[in-house]
Formats: sequence, structure tokens, C-alpha cells
Amino acid sequence: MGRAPCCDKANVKKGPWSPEEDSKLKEFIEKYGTGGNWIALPQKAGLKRCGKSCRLRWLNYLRPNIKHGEFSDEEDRIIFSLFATIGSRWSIIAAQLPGRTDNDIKNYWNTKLKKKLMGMIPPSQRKLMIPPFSSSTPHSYLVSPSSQLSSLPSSLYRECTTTSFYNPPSSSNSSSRSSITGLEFSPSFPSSATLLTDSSSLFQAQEGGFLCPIQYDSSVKDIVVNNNNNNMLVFGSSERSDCSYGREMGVKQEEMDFQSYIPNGFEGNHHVQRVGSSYSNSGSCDNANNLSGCFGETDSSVLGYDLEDVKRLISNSSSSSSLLFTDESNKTEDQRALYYF
DNA sequence: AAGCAGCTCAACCGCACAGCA
DNA sequence: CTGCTGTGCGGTTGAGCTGCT
Repeated sequence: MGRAPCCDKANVKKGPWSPEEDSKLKEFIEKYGTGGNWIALPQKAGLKRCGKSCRLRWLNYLRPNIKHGEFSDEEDRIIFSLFATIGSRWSIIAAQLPGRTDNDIKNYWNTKLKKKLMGMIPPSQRKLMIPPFSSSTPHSYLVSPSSQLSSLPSSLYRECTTTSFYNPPSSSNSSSRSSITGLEFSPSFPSSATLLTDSSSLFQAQEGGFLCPIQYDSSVKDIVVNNNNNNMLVFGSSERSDCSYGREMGVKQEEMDFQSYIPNGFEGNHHVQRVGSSYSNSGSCDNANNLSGCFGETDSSVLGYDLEDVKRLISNSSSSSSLLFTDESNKTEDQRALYYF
């Protein structure tokens, strides 16, 4: 037996609200408030509506200061950023956009932004991003180096990291983020961040055609070997489930995942910096400013946190083959698409 | 002008969760 | 602790609108 319905379905009106109903509801709430009980409200207000329907109508349409109409570029950026970070948590996203409702944003995403985003990705790549992803079949994306990415003026990404949108930080420095996951970064990073959440840059990225899928393992190794990089930045951690337990098993990170992708002997002949492992605090980037390449894998503990720093390094890199990849198999197609611009 | 397809968005549905008795 | 109830949320639906043929 299911739970009892919230109202008598037979005796409630459904469908679009009439202006009379709107004014009844508005007047009642302005006069008496909701009384903390939406179920009882329609009867008190003389409406033949379900309480849930009244609540929805009020929140999405009648409530004061509701903003209707076109979304601004800034709002687009916020939605893109938050969606990339938290996915379809529309109420949380709406909380960052005064006057917008979760329903509005959801509709806007589904009808406009999603298409905008997917339109930036060529069909040949799109199909590689279609779920289901399994941890045994990771997909990766090659990101160009990025002079093109170096001029993106926004502090958005930093402000929208996993924790900050719940409790906006008073400051947005690296140390406040470090306390979130225990990772540490060198203060030698430039304080003016170059970020990747500007929607116009998304288009640039696509038009430039430098986003393309690659495969793990052999192809990654090939790139590493063939591009003659002398300096590499390695960040992130394992994509394999066994690696996730490396720490508990007492296995060194280097043995667990780094060696999986870097050929034997590579490290001995190249300068390598690691940063942002999910189970290693080895990330000192003091000497990473002259990178000729970035090589990394992001995982859930890293994304939305130090990805920004990694991207900044990529943008500062002189390499022609910076590499950023992930499996992130638990993310939606839209989310995955967003991470790699 | 009619028919059709695609799009938009208000509204609904059902589930999860929190609070309370 | 358990069960009930109200609330909030995300996914989905479908009526109305728009534009194309």
C-alpha cells in the first residue's frame, strides 16, 4: 500500500491557474502567510487546489521579486559553473541567482543551456560521452594548451567549489580550500586566477577544435613519450577501483597509478611534479611554472577544488600537448562535458 | 491557410527526507 | 524506535505557441 495522497484528487482543480485563483492565493498569503502548512492553506484561502500546487504556484510565480525573462550572460556562467560542480541541484543553483526559481533554471537548462553546451561538442565526440560509463572503460579528453584559455576573467569557479556555495567563504584563497580536503598547494600560484568558466570561452574552445577524446593507457603513454616534454605536472589520482584503496593498503601512490600511465624510466629523465592526488599531499608546485606539459587525471575529490589550479598551470604551460583527463563515470554527460573546457 | 514539428514552460508526479507524536 | 505527515526537490508531461513547409 502506498502512502496516502496529499489531497483529495477528485475534488481539486488541476491545470493552469486562473487570474482569480492567483489573486486569491496572493492576497491570502500576503495577509496571513503560509501558516507553515501548505496542505491546509487552499481550504483556508478558498481554493480548490492541492496544497502542493499552491506552494508551487507561489514559489514559482506569485512570490515577490521573481525575475522572469532572459537570463544574463553572468547568470549563464553561474549556472554552467554550478552545474559542472554539483549537477542538477536546481534549488541550490537557484539560491545563487536572486529572483530565479529552481523550476525556471531547470527549464532554462533543459531547453537552452544544454543545447548551447552540446552544440559546442562535435557529434563524433558527443557519442563517446554518452552514459553508461564504467570504471573499466574510462574516457578522456585532451585539452589544448592554452593560450586561448589564458584570458578568462572570472572568479566564479573558485567561488562555486563544492563547499563554498553552501557556505560562501569570506575569502577565496587557496588555503581556505586546502582545509576542505586536506590538500596543499604552494602559495607560488598567481593570485589572479585564470579560470575556465566563461561561457564565451567555451565556444572558443570548441571552435578551436582542441577538445578531443583520447583513451587511457597506451594512448596516454604515447602522448607522454612522443611529445618530448621535459617537465610534467601530474595531478589527480587513480581511476581504478583498486587504486582507491591504495592508501589503506599502504601502497604508494606512485606505484598505484602514476606508473600505470607513465612509461618506465620516464620519471628518471624528466622533471615531474605531482599535485592534487586524492590520497597524497605530494602536490608542491613550486617548480611547476615552467612546465612543458601537464598530465593529469581528476577525480571527485579533486574536481571543483584544485582543477582550477591545474588549469591555470596548463594555461601557463608552454607545452603544445597539455593533457587533462578524467573518468568521472558518475557524472552526467553534461557535467563531464563542462569539465574539460 | 492548413498541417506539422519543434520548442517552451507551467504544472504535475512521485520520491526522499525531516520533524513530530 | 517507529510510523505518519508535510515539505522540498528533481524529473517528466503536455498544452499552447511559433515557425516552417
